[in-house]
Amino acid sequence: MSQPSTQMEQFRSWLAERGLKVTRQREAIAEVFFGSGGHLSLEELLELAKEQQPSVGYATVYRTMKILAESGLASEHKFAEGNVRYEPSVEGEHHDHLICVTCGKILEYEDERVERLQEEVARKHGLRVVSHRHEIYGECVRPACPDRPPGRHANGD
Amino acid sequence: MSQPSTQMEQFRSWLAERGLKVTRQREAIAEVFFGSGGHLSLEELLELAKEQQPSVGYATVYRTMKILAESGLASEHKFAEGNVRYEPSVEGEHHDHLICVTCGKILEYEDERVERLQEEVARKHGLRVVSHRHEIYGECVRPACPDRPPGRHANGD
DNA sequence: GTCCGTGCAAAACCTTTGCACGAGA
DNA sequence: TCTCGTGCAAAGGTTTTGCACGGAC
Repeated sequence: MSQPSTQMEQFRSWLAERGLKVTRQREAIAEVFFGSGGHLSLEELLELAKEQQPSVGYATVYRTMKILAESGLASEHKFAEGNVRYEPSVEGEHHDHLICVTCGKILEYEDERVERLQEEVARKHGLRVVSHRHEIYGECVRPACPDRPPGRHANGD
Repeated sequence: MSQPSTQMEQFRSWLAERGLKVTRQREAIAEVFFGSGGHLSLEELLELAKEQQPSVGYATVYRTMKILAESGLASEHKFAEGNVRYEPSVEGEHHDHLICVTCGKILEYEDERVERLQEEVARKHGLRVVSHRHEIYGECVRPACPDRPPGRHANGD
């Protein structure tokens, strides 16, 4: 129940239920997506997918990720840098992000107290919470997340 | 000491200190910016600035807002919708946002408890907080923020 | 007078879409 | 077979920049 293949099966089922087709491209893209740590941009997904299916094009990655998002198996997230990133999502689960400004690494966390506080804040302002976005940007202070240069671009500016 | 003109004076000083010029355009843009409630897009700022200085162009608004951001008098904020919005910022002050998904209105709030919690979360993960972004999206449940359709586009899709 | 600033328009960047061919069911 | 999916390339939308003229100091 915790194997990555389960997500693939869910994806295939979801496609089948809607009369959509399971293609090599969709499988390649979904596989690299579920197999990765998440938080990948379309470009990164394209690169990875190409390793399995060199013929994959950007548009297909784009459309497949939209489908995955629609199916609930992926969630889109627009970080401060700008472009959209995707991460696998599990029904009912939620997390926010902690981004290391030193190495660019994205961590996840979940804190119910923050969730509760924002409910309260929203109520105070006459709103009912629909969704939220909470990102903490920080600097690594431990060797656990060392001085690795940002891995977003392979070019050393 | 709490008049909007103070911000204008700060802006003029900041320009002068760096050998930059105080132009009609920069003044017009800064005035409408400080005079507004904030959270304006470049396009909105352009429209407002044009009322004072019809000759103002988009590029100048763009560049002036970059300058204001650099000076610390404005802060850029990229909400989920995509484009960048600017809001006046006061040194040392901080707030987060509450966005009404019904009418598009953007409210501000400040909650020290949330700030403290995120410090704690970051520490737990070995990071020192540099900045953060917290946006709560919600639906109006009070007449205070009524059923006005989104004012982002004047076209009614 | 000098240099910075401006406006226009084009470039850059990412996302989204149209179209004709190819593949899955 | 028949429809859906794909890849290419072009369109869209926003941000960013180059250039020649005009204005601030």
